[in-house]
Amino acid sequence: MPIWAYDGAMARAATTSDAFNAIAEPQRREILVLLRGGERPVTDLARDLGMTQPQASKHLRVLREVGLVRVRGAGRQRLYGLDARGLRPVHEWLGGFERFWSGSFDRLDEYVQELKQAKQEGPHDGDDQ
Amino acid sequence: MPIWAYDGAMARAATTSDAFNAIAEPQRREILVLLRGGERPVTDLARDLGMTQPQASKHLRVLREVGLVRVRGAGRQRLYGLDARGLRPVHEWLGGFERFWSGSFDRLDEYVQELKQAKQEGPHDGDDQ
DNA sequence: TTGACACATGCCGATATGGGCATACGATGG
DNA sequence: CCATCGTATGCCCATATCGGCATGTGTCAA
Repeated sequence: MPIWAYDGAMARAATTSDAFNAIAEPQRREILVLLRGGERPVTDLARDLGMTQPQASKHLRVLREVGLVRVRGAGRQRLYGLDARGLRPVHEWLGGFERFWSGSFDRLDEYVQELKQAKQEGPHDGDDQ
Repeated sequence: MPIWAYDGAMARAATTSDAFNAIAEPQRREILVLLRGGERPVTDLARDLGMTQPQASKHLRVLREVGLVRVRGAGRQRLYGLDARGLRPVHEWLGGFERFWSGSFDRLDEYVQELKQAKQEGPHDGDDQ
């Protein structure tokens, strides 16, 4: 069966599919944080994060595939550097929820009601709870 | 062998472990977005997102376990509401990278160098590339 | 050229995911 | 009390993940 014709059970979205998935991994996040301090070779990162070199390489591969990291060959080393541009959309998506956590949670519903009223929009349904 | 004594190969972090993992799922993100418009019952969400009811329930379960969503029984319906507080830490973590995407990427390294110089920090290694 | 060093990759194993489907559960209405 | 609606769960499957380990690849030094 050709894989491309198969639309049945798919497991989980690939971790390399997007930044959201890439940063879901704690170790990968730590790598990104470290990289904020400048380019570093694989072994360096592995040591600092207490993981094996292959592990570091694999995580870096993922980060590279989603474009959060770039590589630069420096002699026999491979310097990994941060490319945070891919994090921006994620940050912005989360920003869309900012007003929902800045207000008191208990009054969230009221707030939503206010919004609805103010914008006079409620296109998709007629439910009036 | 007792499972609890096993520290060998562990697959991936549970999707219910934290908000980072919870929002890694596109459908789950869509649910959160919808919920921004106010409380909604499961079936409603499922219909709007074009997924089956069990699926919606499962995703909502995950979101509930990480505290991004709360439930309220309303008659024989279960109204799901957004609780975005858990998104705040994520947003803040990403905020730590803001300055890395606002500047020109090509000058990122220089920028990092400036930072290093300015803060006079470079404690962990002696590599001087 | 050979050896050493820095990484990348391949393979195996255990896990948990997400989808489909059937069904159990809980509350309401008749 | 029973039928029904609205949800939650359980089970099966295929997948891909992440960890460990061994090994392949590329670069520099002697």
